Parts: sequence; C-alpha cells; structure tokens
Amino acid sequence: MLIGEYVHILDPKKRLSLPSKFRKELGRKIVVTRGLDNCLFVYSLKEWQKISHKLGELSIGAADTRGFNRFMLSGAVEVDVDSVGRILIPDFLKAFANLKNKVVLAGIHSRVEIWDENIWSEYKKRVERQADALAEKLGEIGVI
Amino acid sequence: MLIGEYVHILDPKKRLSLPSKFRKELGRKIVVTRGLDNCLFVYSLKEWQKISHKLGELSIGAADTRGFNRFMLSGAVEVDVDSVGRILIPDFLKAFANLKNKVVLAGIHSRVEIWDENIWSEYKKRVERQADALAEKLGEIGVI
DNA sequence: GTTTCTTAGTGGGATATAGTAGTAGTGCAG
DNA sequence: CTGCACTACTACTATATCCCACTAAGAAAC
Repeated sequence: MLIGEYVHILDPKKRLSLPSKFRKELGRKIVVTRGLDNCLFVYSLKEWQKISHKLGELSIGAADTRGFNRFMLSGAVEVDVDSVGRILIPDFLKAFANLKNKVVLAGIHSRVEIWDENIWSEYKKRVERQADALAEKLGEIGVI
Repeated sequence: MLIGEYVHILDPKKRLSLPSKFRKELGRKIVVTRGLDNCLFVYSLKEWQKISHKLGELSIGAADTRGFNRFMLSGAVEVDVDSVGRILIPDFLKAFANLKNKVVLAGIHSRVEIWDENIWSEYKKRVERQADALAEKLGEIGVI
C-alpha cells in the first residue's frame, strides 16, 4: 500500500523522482493521468490495466461517456522510470496540474497523487478546517 | 493502447505527423473518417475492418442507421504514412473538423482523434467543469 | 559520539530522434 | 508544350532521452 507524503523537485527538464518507498510497488513502467481537484494520478501498469479495461466497457454512444473517456484516456501517458528512479511529466499534464518547481507526491492506497506544493497546502488547510466533520464520518464507518 | 495528447502542425501541404508513440500501433496504412463532436477518427487498418464490419451488421431499415452509416463510411479515407511518419489530410475532412494550423492528436483506446486546437481546449474545459460527474463516474468504475 | 559507507535526490552534458520545412522530380491537365 | 499540383526525398532544428557526476542525508560500525 502506498502511503506518505513527499516534496520533490520537478526540474526544468520535467523530470520528477519518485520517492524510493514507492518505487518497488509502482514498478518500472507506470501510467500518469489527469485526476480530480487539479492533481495527477499515478498508477502501476497493473492497476491501470484494470481501469482501462473498465473504461473500454463503456458505450461510445452516450455523449457524457465520450467526454469521460477522452478525459481519462487522452490524459493518460505510459512513462518509464529511469535508471535513478525518475519519470518525465509531459507538458500538458504539467499544465493541467499547474505544477511549478516544487511538487508533492502523496500515496493514497493503490495510487500516487501529484500536486503542486501550493495547491496541496491550500487543499490541506481546507480539509483540516473540516476536521470535525471528517471525524464524524470516520466514526460512522467505524474507524474511531 | 493509444493514449496521450499531442499538439502538431498541419502544414500548408496538409501534411500531419503522427506522434511517434502512435506509429507502431497504427501501422503504415491507416483510415481517417468523420468523428463525433467535430473531430476526426483515425484507425489502424485492422481496427477499421472491425468497425466497418459492425456497421454493416446494423439494420438498413432504420433511417438513422442509414444516416450514420453514410456519415462514417462516405467520410472514410485510407491513407499511407510517409517515410517520416506523416499522413495527408484530405480537404473535405480538414474542412469538416475545422482544422487550422495547430491540431491536437489524442489517443483514445483503439483510435486516435484529430481536433482543431481551439475546439479541443474548449471541449476539455467543458468536461473538466463537470468534476462532480467525473468523480461519480470514477466511483462507478471503482477507481476512487 | 564520531567517522565512514551507502543510498536517495538533484543537476548537467552529450547523443539520438522527433517534428517541421524545404526542394526536386514526376505526372496530369490545360 | 507549359504550368500546376502532388509526391517523395533530403536537410535542419529543437527537444527528449540517456548517462554520468555531485551533494546531502541517513545508517551502521567502531
């Protein structure tokens, strides 16, 4: 399971090192795609195959499904992990997630999320403010 | 699987280079046809055969089916990929998709879509604005 | 507690290749 | 016979990819 939060540098060549703790689980070929709330999702090839299989089952007829497929698939890229554990972030994904120099890599179960550092800390602040509500939800599902 | 998004130039001679990541999967002979939502669909010869077969199976009785068949089949052109990986876009398809100088090539599963850059970014904005619907769909297929 | 060894993260330089533009040659039409 | 257009080949430039080197931090051993 992928957990933890790391701040790494996205260098001018759009290279980003994966935290060493994530490397083993992600493998040497990963898929990066558009996520929600202005971040990117990173999946191992295996996880991605599950997702793309499900996407393939959706009908091309419905307009909203076409849009959804375009969003997920055109926004996805298969990238290799280089010899020192880095990946390349394509321009359009960098632009989508508003990535600057410092980015946050966060492990969330089976995926990793990539955030711009500022957007991440803003988002975290918002969530922390809702901590009470969160606690309630956690109680509902029997965590605390 | 064809995924990713690339911006290329449609030059005055109507030549368009295919992204190198698509070339292997598409082969040296491809089919370009009218697509949905003002774009063009590009298929490998093999994929096209599957699709035209399916279209042939649709009942000829229904008027809307006839229309759809005419739309897809009459608009289809088989084009060769040249020595440096480019294809020629016929005038009527260029006009249909409103292609200007900059076009977007988007990989969607088994097909590539060709969009005018401006129309594409407008379309993408529309889809992204429906974040709630996207999240819902992601939930449905078990991603989040 | 200090020193050394290892590994993660970053940066830069060289080479390869993708993408685009241009040019020459050939065929068809006027 | 001439001109235009389409096609095929060639050349150039920018960018991506690969490789190596450096730094800093953490771990282990003395």
